Amino acid sequence: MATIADVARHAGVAPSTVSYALSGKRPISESARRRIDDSIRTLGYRPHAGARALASSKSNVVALMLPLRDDMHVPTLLQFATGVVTAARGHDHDVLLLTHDEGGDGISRVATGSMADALVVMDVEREDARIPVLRTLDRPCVLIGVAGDAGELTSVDLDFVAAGELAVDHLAELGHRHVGLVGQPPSVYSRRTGFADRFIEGFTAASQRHGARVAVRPCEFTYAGVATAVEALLAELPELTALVVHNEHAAPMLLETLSSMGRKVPDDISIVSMCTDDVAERMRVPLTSIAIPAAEIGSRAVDMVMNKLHGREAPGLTLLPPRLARRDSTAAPTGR
Amino acid sequence: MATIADVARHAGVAPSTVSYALSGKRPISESARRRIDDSIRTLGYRPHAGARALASSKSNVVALMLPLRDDMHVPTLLQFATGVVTAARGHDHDVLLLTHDEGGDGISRVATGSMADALVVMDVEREDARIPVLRTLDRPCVLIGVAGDAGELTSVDLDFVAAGELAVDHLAELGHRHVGLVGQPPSVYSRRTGFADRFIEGFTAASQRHGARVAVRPCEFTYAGVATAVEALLAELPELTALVVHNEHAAPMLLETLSSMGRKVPDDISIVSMCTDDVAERMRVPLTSIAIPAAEIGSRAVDMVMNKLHGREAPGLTLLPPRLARRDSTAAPTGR
DNA sequence: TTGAAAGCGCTAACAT
DNA sequence: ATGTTAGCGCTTTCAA
Repeated sequence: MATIADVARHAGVAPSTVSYALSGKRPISESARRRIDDSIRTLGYRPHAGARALASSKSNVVALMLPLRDDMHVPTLLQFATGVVTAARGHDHDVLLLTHDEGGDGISRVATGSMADALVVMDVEREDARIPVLRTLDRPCVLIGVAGDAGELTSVDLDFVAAGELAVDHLAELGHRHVGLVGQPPSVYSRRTGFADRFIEGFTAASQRHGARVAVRPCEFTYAGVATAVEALLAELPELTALVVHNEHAAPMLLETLSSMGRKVPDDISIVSMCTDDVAERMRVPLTSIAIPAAEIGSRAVDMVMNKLHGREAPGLTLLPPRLARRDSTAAPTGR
Repeated sequence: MATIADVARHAGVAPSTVSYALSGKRPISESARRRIDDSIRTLGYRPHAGARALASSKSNVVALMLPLRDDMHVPTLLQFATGVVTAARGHDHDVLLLTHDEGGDGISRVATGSMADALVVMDVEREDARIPVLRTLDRPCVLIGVAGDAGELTSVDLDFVAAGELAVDHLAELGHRHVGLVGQPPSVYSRRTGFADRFIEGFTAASQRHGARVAVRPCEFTYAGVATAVEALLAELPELTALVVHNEHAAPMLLETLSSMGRKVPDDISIVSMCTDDVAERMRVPLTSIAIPAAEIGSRAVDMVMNKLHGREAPGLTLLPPRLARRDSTAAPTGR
């Protein structure tokens, strides 16, 4: 393996000149630069990451801590990760993957051990044991999601309150006055991750504004769970003409359940679904949907953490606005 | 940040003694060890990863290169990743995440730059541009999947040939003689990733052995695609009584399609599905299935690459045996 | 059982 | 515009 000294010798310059040529931190003459580039190429030189980290106290690595729970929507999770990796590479950083269950220990191992010089942490809960750890760190971090007691920790997320409102606004504009919400599994609410509650908050607020009557039910990822939720909603709101689904797994099951109950979408029941566009488009009835811009959130998180790394100020909380894509599952309610 | 020198001073020993206490590479007196442990704790000392990598030429990092294509089954992908991360932590390694599209450059950056001292690469295709790169590396790597020209590169995978056979064996034992295969999307076959072809290979071989008549159709992840595939299979094999589905996304759609065609599962048509157990269990009719043991494959890959790292020999190709879980979607064909 | 000291390969003052 | 050099924090020989 060639070292910077080999390159310097080969190019007839000092090691520092090679270093500066690489970093661009000081001007290099055209001729020197050419010789250096050549030498690098012919020797197949790559800087040793560890040596570099030691000398510069920068690892050029950002740690990404992901939940690998089975009540999460995995494709969305991977979109976050993709956004993070892509943005990180754009900032010339690599990504170290940590799992949620490594907890605060994992975070401090990676941070204190100088493996990573910045952190992106997903799915932080209220009262999360990792928050105190994150606070004591000398390294910048950004949370994806809105932690209850995040204090001045920086975070990015979709504006789930606005998403809940947007769903109801759309339905209300179409004339719906009785709307049910098929929610996340109970475990998600009891974890108090926040996003699910925030969605309900927006949903409820908008309903009141529109004078619509609403009901809310959590929902498991099973046909039985979906059927139970739908029945409960109908029992509570017999005149229900629209459903909002905040549950990516349940959406296809919901469509099937409604069809087996003889309710047509959107003729009898309109549906607005929180899900990725490709899921919405693949459904038997393409769903009007609000997507979680997961890749964008991931890359924003990295941009923000890089800003902090470079001493620039980053906003405390960034909420991305939701966008609704109108498809075939929503229509005006038919007169009764 | 405390250094090893700080710890040594605080404990009244030489830095090297601290180092040896940490690595266990030479005996340390009980008293010294106790003092060192204390000092480490009170100073909150963590070895600097870069310094360690520089001095020892070991990064204690394994790179994981994942495909982030949208024709893959994402939950399965994440299970691979989880298996890799868990096993890596068990070997005291961290995981650096690379995406497929970084290609050979990404691999050599990470390897030649000494960021990672071992690599796990998923979803290598026949004629993959990364294989020559992998070959020239001084670092051990293990492929997940079976590359066509992998030569003496080490790889692990499910034995997809055996899986294809197992599916047919099960159906043949029940008495089925006319079996259709609903396959992966065409793009998967044209990429020649191998696993899909190997499944067909086993499927076909077993069918011949049992004297069963078969037909095969690729299948997109859409209702239209599923309907087309099913119709084509029925046209080719009018007496069809069983389907094998090698397509996790299509499985739920298939069930719905059959039901809308008035064909009952398993009374009219039996189904064996390649999919994770929780998907199989959540279906309206719980599916008899063969799971890809993704987490296990991931952790085996890491175990193997660690073996190589320690100079131990690793097998060229490891194929894990498939296991079939009998559920409610298969039964003997009803007499006609 | 322990210490002293020479690097590992790079960066960044400090010189010129 | 470029060279010299002193570390960065650790591991590991060599010596005791």
